[in-house]
Amino acid sequence: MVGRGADGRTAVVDLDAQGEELSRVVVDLEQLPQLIADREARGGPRWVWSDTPAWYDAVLRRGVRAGRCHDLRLVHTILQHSLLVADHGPIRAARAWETGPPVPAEARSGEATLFDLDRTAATQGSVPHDLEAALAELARQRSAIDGSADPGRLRLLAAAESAGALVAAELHAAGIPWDVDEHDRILREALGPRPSPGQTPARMAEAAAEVRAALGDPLVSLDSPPKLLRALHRAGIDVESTSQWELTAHEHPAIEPLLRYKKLSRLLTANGWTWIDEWVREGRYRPLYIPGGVVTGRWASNGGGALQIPRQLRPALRADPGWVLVNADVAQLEPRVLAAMAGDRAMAAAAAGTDLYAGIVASGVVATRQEAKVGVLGALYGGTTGDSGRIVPRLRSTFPAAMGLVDEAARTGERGGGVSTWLGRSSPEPDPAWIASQQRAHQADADPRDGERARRAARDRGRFTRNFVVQGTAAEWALAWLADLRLRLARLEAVEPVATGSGPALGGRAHLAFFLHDEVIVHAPREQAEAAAEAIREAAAAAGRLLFPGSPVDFPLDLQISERSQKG
DNA sequence: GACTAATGCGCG
DNA sequence: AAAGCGCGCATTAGTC
Repeated sequence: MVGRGADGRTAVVDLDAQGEELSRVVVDLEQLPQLIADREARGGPRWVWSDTPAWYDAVLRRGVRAGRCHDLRLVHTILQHSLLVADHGPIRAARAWETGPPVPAEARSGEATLFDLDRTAATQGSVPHDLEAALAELARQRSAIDGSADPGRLRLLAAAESAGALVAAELHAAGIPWDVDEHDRILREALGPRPSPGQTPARMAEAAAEVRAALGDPLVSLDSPPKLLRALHRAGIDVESTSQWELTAHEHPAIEPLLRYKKLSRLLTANGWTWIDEWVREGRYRPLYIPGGVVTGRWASNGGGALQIPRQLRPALRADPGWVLVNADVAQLEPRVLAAMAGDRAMAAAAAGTDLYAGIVASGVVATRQEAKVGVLGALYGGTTGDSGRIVPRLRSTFPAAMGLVDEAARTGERGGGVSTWLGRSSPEPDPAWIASQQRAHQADADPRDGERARRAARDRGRFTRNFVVQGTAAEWALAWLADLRLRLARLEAVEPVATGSGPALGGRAHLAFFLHDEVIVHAPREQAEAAAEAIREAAAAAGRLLFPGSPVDFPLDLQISERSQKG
């Protein structure tokens, strides 16, 4: 346990299995990295601390890594809602550990101040960092987990979530190796030369001129949806919105250049030259990763839209000289997770190859891969109309266990109930307005429109809980994958050349550089590329065994080794 | 000028 | 307005 002592110095306490204090040392904050390094060299404990970035960022900057941790803030959030916990009283009463909104990137990254815990503690959304508060919280969490319906699963979830926090801090420290020249080349090819500030790039201006000519409206703004919509109507194009999906359905000479303009405009505003100037420093893009930032347990991110890097820009992710990127993503993670959770033997059989959708076609239930995909997505998201509404019922008869699991999750959500992932992360309660709406609809004098509104709200929530159990369990699988992978990579030898941009703790050996729900990119010295690829594969297999021991479902990867990211 | 909401589109 | 889940971010429009 690491915490701030009453004297303001840093206390490091050894605890036994019951949480009793065995020994205590008190050091200045600046000595913590060395202390952690010494202990890690002798095997390393599980470091318990209030909040991983608050303690670990500065440790990483000194070139020291921690092997395992328990993040009190993240575990508190899980236990607060988990339906496996029998008595939420003590956890929920500890209001200081309720997490506020994530701290914006500007508040975290800019300042190089070491160990500025006061500033962190003063920031909204932070938790107590002092030792006594942390000891008390750890005791509450132990008791909540030990007394829960499934201590084993919650312990696994606490460990996986905490390992994710270490990975997130390390990803931020390492950054994504980013080739600014390649990014600029892609921009120039699409948009034309970089214009002076306030000017429109040439290709965009050309497209805009074509649109205005075709609409017979030389001044219309293409950047204001209401104005554009009125101009489209005046030109006889009958659309309800200016979204590309609706526009593509219409025939008019203005449509093609307008869609082209929108694409270019999006590229410029989201990931143009301004983005490069703001987010890339010394060959690295360093977004903030926020574990548990999504209710389902997926990560969120902050700073530059890290989880939405367009496929078009993937070639700008480029390894340092002498290094390579090992890019791996799981094929159809969510349906595989569903098959494993539900113990659906037919679906597991369909998943036996590398392409689950092809396996579904082979089972005979649908004719084409496209139908298999639409049907599976409809099953996961709750599609009821169109192709998906037609195909989902067929899947229901072929994969009864898998469909039964998501259908039951949907029914529970529609009733206002809660659902849980495989390891025990639970959905949030319905909000008071939702409950009030359901109650209003059940009153004797209810307006029929209230009834319809309430049914729609119930179905909406059903689709959310339906997806929650699968998306959330897939996120748990991914955490287990990351957790295992980072330890395997840490066991590789440190080598030359060092990737200097990746920081003192990571630059000497293969390290994670990017993570996106079901995909990882490892930045590796060329001679460790094969070892890193093997580590990624072994970690995926280990994650499957850890979550679903004995399950026939496997998790095959698409994996590539190259200097540039190949996605897309 | 500072704010929130709505729109639209990128990712899984 | 993707047919259906989860996000972040830039921009415009509307409000104070």
